[in-house]
Amino acid sequence: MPKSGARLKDVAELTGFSVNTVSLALRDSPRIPDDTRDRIKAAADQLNYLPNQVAKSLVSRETRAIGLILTDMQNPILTNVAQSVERKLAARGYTTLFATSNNNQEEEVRMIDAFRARRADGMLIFPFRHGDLDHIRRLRNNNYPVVLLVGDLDAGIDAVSMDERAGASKATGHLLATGHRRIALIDGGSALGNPEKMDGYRSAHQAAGIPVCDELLINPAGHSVETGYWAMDLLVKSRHDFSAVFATNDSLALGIIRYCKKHAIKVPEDLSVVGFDNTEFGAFAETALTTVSYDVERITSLAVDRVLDLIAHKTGLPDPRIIQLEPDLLVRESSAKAASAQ
Amino acid sequence: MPKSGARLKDVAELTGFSVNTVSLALRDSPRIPDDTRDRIKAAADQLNYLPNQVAKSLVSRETRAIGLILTDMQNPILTNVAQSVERKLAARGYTTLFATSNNNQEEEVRMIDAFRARRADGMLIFPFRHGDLDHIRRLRNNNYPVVLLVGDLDAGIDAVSMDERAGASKATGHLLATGHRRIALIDGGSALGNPEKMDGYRSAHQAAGIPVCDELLINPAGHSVETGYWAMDLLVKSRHDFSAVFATNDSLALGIIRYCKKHAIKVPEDLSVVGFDNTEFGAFAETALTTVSYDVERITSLAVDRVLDLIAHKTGLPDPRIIQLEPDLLVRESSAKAASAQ
DNA sequence: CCCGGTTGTATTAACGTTCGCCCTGAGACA
DNA sequence: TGTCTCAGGGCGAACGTTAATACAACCGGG
Repeated sequence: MPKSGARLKDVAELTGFSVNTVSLALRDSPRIPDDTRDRIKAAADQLNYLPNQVAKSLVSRETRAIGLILTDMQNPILTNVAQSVERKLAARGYTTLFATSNNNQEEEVRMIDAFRARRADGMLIFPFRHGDLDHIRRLRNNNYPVVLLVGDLDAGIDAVSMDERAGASKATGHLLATGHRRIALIDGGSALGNPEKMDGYRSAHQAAGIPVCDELLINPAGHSVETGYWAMDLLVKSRHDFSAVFATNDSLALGIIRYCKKHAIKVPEDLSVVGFDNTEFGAFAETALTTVSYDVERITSLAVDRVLDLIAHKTGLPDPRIIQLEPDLLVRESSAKAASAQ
Repeated sequence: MPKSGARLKDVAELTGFSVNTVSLALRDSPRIPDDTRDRIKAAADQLNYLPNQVAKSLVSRETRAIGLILTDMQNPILTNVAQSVERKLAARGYTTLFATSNNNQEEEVRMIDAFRARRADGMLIFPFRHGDLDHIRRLRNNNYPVVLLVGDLDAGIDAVSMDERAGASKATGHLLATGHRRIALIDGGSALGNPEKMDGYRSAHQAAGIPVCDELLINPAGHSVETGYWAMDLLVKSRHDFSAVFATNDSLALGIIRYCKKHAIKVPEDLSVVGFDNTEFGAFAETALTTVSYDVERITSLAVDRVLDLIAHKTGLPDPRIIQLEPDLLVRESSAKAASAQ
């Protein structure tokens, strides 16, 4: 801490009151007469006094800080969530501590411990592996307020999220309904233990009575636009037939469209492309992206409310509540009827 | 703080040693014999002890936390910077406190105070108004380590940034050199007191001996893709002639291209578009964007080094150092020779 | 056998706040 | 005059840690 600035003690010495009186005055205690309060406040201003939140936290045993753990900040939807969370927390007087696990389980654990050491009052987490939550459950069992931002219905941990399974199912269903029969899936999640979107993809096929072809399941080497581009390259070079691609986020989908442009594949005439998350870059892409909505405002609003609510429960956490929001399919320009169905 | 977990005292009681011995042992003091140390560490593990960083900060007078203030998290280049800063700081044992000013001077001041109250050891700031830095200079004069992420050569504050003026000049110069004579500028910065890019635009014109037409200067209502779209709408409806547009960030440029697509303006045949920042979304856009580079890695690396360096100066800050990196122009598909010059 | 130096551990005070309780003086009231 | 009440304010402890110092036991050397 740089030259720590003025302390209560300094204000006390300047005004001649005791530290205690100064503290009370600055917090507008009714026990302090108006003119005393005004004199003290004037002195505090003069010294540019700012209460030391560290000392305050030590005695009050709360930091008014919430940890937010993201898997990655390249994904615009995550940064939108981060911004929204930060603003909502700031409005309630909380600071956001923020870390990225960089899609790495060990980092995630390390970050959680770092926040715990800093005594963050609670945490909001995008877990890296949705199915591997023991470390987080342990937190909760220790009475630590945690809210996940992906839903695992039986993890026993509070969560607020979009229903990714339903969203993927809707997206796939849309393609099937428009006559596509061989739909590639570009999904980095399932290999990492996050099967929700692939589940939705499969269930839509099943509901339509159409088999899934495993050779159309591609695992990109990441979640970025560029990895989408190269995943498409892989897919095309595998020489399997397909008329549509469902990518599990908008960035991947945009990379796919870029690939198509470079290789003279027309979207949507030759190939339909569907993304996920409804980012601005997809909505205003040259070929506007068909995608699945992500309700940033509602998610963050519910999640922030929930974690603050958990914090307010001084004596033991209530039973976990899992909220899954139903996403909408947004049909735009990147998908169309299959040629064979026209 | 949720049920605060085990304290030094608890470990002490469990092992029979004093609090002080436990503290020493856990920090591997040479004064503690090996078997004592091991017994104490085992007990600490058993209790799931984690040192209370709040108490530690109070006595050590350092928090090992750095505040990062962004203007806005929708801009991918800022989130890239944020991620990079966070990772570099984490590697050095620092936590990132993070806030967005949401392009609002009052918020910026509020956030700075919040970080100051939390005794962040230093701050990295993207100031909202590059020319209005009194509140930040005051910090520095108070011996607070601050590094700006935009460069103001004579603010008297440390800074690391791209040379935006030079970048804008290169971009404009490229358009002029390829025969464009009426180049629109879509720039939200100059109206807010950040004139660097417009300065570069003007100086390139001057160097080429070509006058700037004020009717081609458009102020978009933000920095997003959508605001780029609507700024273009405004520009087109103004019915002035132009053959190129320089937008001050990639998002705006992408919005412009979307507009063109929808209104049958061919890019680059009918219109050249140049962006700024070199985001992935521009690089892999359907029409790959000509843009100006932003060296995230170098900027964050220099900025983090610098702020840590300032923190290490216990006795007074050294003279400010301003580093401006020279950006490169990346010519891609969205710009081409002016039709009249072909 | 005493002295000085190790070695291992304990005691105490700080860091800047807040909280609970106590003290003092003045006026009200019997 | 003595007692009570209340307003205004002070004192000391606590939060969990670290740093400085103190102490106690042991050891070897003269």
